[in-house]
Amino acid sequence: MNRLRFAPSPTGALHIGGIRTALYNYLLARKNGGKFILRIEDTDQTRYVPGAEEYIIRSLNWLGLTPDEGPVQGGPFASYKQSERMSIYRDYAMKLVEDGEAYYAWDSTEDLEKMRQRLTEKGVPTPKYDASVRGEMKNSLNMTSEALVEQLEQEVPYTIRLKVDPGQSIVIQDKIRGEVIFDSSELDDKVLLKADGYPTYHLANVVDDHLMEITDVIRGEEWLPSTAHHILLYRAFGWQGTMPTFSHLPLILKPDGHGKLSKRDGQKFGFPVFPLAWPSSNPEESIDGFDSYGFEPEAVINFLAFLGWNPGTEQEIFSLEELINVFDPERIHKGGARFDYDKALWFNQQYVQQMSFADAQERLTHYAAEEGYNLQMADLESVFNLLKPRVHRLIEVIPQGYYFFTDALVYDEVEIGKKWTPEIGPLLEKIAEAVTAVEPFNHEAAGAAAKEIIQYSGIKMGVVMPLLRAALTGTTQGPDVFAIAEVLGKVKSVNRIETLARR
RNA sequence: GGCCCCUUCGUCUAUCGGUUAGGACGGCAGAUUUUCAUUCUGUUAAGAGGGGUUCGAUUCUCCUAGGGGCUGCCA
Repeated sequence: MNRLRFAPSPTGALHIGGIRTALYNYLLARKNGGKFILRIEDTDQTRYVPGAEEYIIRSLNWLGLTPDEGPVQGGPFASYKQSERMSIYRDYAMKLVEDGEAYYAWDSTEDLEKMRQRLTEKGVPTPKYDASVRGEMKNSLNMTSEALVEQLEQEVPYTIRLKVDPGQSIVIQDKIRGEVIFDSSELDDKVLLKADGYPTYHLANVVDDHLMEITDVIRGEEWLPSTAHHILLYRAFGWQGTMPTFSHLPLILKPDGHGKLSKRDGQKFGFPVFPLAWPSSNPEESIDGFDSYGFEPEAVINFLAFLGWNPGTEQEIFSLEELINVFDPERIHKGGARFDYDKALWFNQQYVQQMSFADAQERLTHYAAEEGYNLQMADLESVFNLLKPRVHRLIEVIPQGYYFFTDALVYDEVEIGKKWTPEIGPLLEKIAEAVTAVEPFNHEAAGAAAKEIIQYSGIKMGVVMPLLRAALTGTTQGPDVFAIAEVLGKVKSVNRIETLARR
């Protein structure tokens, strides 16, 4: 049975790149009857953002990617928060030191700065803390055991660094990219344990993946370079026999193709990059999400699944269940994919068209209330059915059909002015009169009655119809005029026609 | 700069040596619609460049170019 984890850092809202990573992990776990695990990698005190962990959990739930094990569900390998596993990492780091695979270091930020500068001046292409310089630094490798004991007794905070032996080649078998080879001479002696006692990503991630019996690591491409370090760690611990497989996902790029999509791009390009909105007391810091834009979670999933992957058939609409069946990690693309908001809208439209009123009712009610509209004024189901084919997002139904929820029409004066002539007023009166006589009142009958009057008047259909529409809705575009009239009801329709006629 | 990854229509992608290089989004045109939207039909548009390998390369390989990632006591 395979075990996959999604391991975000609670440093803020999770953007869709992270969501896609979670999705692929989820899909592969479900496909093979395995487990999907959420692990919170909160090892950076300085970047911790309150509420971020809860946000991640809510986002996954909204999308239907509920973990089998995690901070909420618990599980056999709890805790699933790295900040609650501190002693574990320390113990493993110490084990590495004892085995000679790692060492203590007391270099200050300034020391490191100076070292890098010195190497740069010497023309070293990649200045780094490695075998070539560690002999000159303040670390336990350069101390007698007596000096080390003495240093340790002073309790000066230290880091623990991985001792990377140069000259070995490290082969990564990536499921997406094939063999990727690094030379350990290019690698630095990575910090494993920070001076504040927290582990770095590299240590915590490898230790937890091992302890939690993770079988497959699916993560973003930004991790590919450091995978070499991770493999060295597996070797140092003697865990190479149970090392997980690695799959490094292509990145999601900005719409203009320059760089990976970042959190601020939503603001910049005018579309959501987060699953859920992140409200803030300061409106300028509030950010929108696919939810607040009115997207269906199923559509977001579907869209994201296709960013860098496809089933090889021409079917594009897949439920989460269907994706589980058809998902094949071997079909993941290698190149980065640009975020295309139009395509996202199209996916969402497909889902909206499939919605029943029962699916939509609660949210429509909510949207209408937010706009301050009176839901008693119209039959919401009729409004939904009338407007559904015209929208990409459910949230558009309310503003598009605003005239069903208020009598305060906003007239499109420009268009009305263009068509208006003195004969129009009396004609509208006549139409109102004819429509009043229609019984039962429905769009066919009302339409027939009105059209008869118009034809008899000799005024062009193309002039009267837009004005009739304006009378009912204020606007000159929208669904069939008489279909609107039917939903509005006879009394209100007649009233509105007379109102415009007598202006 | 160094290391690594990537490269098919504007965008997402199919093709696993032989195809009129297919689909979707977008765009354009037409039909439907009294309007707008929807829907339908049609259409537009691609293998970065150059060497190899091969009877034959989009497909394998090399070089170049371009893009991206990493290069922190961040993840």
